[in-house]
Amino acid sequence: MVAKHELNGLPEDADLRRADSLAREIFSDVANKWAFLIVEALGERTLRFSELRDEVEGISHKMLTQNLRMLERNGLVDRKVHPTVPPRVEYTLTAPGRGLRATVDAMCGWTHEHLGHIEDARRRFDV
Amino acid sequence: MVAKHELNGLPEDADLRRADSLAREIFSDVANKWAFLIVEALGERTLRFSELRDEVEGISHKMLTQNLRMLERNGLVDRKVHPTVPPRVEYTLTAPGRGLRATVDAMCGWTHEHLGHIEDARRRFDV
DNA sequence: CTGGATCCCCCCCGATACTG
DNA sequence: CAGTATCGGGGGGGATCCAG
Repeated sequence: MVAKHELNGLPEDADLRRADSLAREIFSDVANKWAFLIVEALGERTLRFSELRDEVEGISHKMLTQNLRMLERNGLVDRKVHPTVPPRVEYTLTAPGRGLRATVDAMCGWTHEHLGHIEDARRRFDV
Repeated sequence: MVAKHELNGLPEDADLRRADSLAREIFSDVANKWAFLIVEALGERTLRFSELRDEVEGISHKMLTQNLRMLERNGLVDRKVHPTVPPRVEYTLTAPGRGLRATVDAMCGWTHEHLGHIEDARRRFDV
């Protein structure tokens, strides 16, 4: 690596800020409804494109491909193309993807755990 | 309604589907970047509106109020208004809100843990 | 079957201005 | 300081068609 000590200011600061902005960027990518539902649907399984579309209720063709590309780009899903006809493409979570899945699972658990509380709070709020 | 002879027409099914759609709805509400960042910023602390806006980098006035309303409506943050002049409004996570925070924390941890892997995957993907 | 591309509409979100 | 209202641009996201 190139020495960064020649720059003015503390080098660690720049690194930290860069890492943080990257983290923020990843967060923006991944913290969206469809990505979560896809990761959740994949779970431990390997699924084809069409299976995934059936599994994730209400997702459109476009959103599915878009999010799958995003997840693939970030190394969270593995995309395997079988050169057959008709084509067969299978998606699987990578190790980091399964890590993400754990946190999504936790959030799903949290949701179901607090369904009642939230429903009550809403009724109280919605005069 | 039509009788469904060969289908599983058990009454619990309707309840389950209702709970699921509610869960899905909550998920859609909460699984967004700004909500996460707000929850993360609050943590164990109580913050005023303006403090929160400073804390959550890049958030606009509008998005902050909007998401705070949403979180309040779902009973995840407590909104306390001090009738002084100028007004002082403080936001705090409720118990369920802190539960959510735990999962968001986990996700932050996951993000930082895999920064390197993701960065590499991206470089490989972005020809 | 998978995936890209195009059209198009709606709504998200930022900027600004105004109340209490 | 906190919150609401309004307007306008950009992009999210659906429907559809075409290619491999």
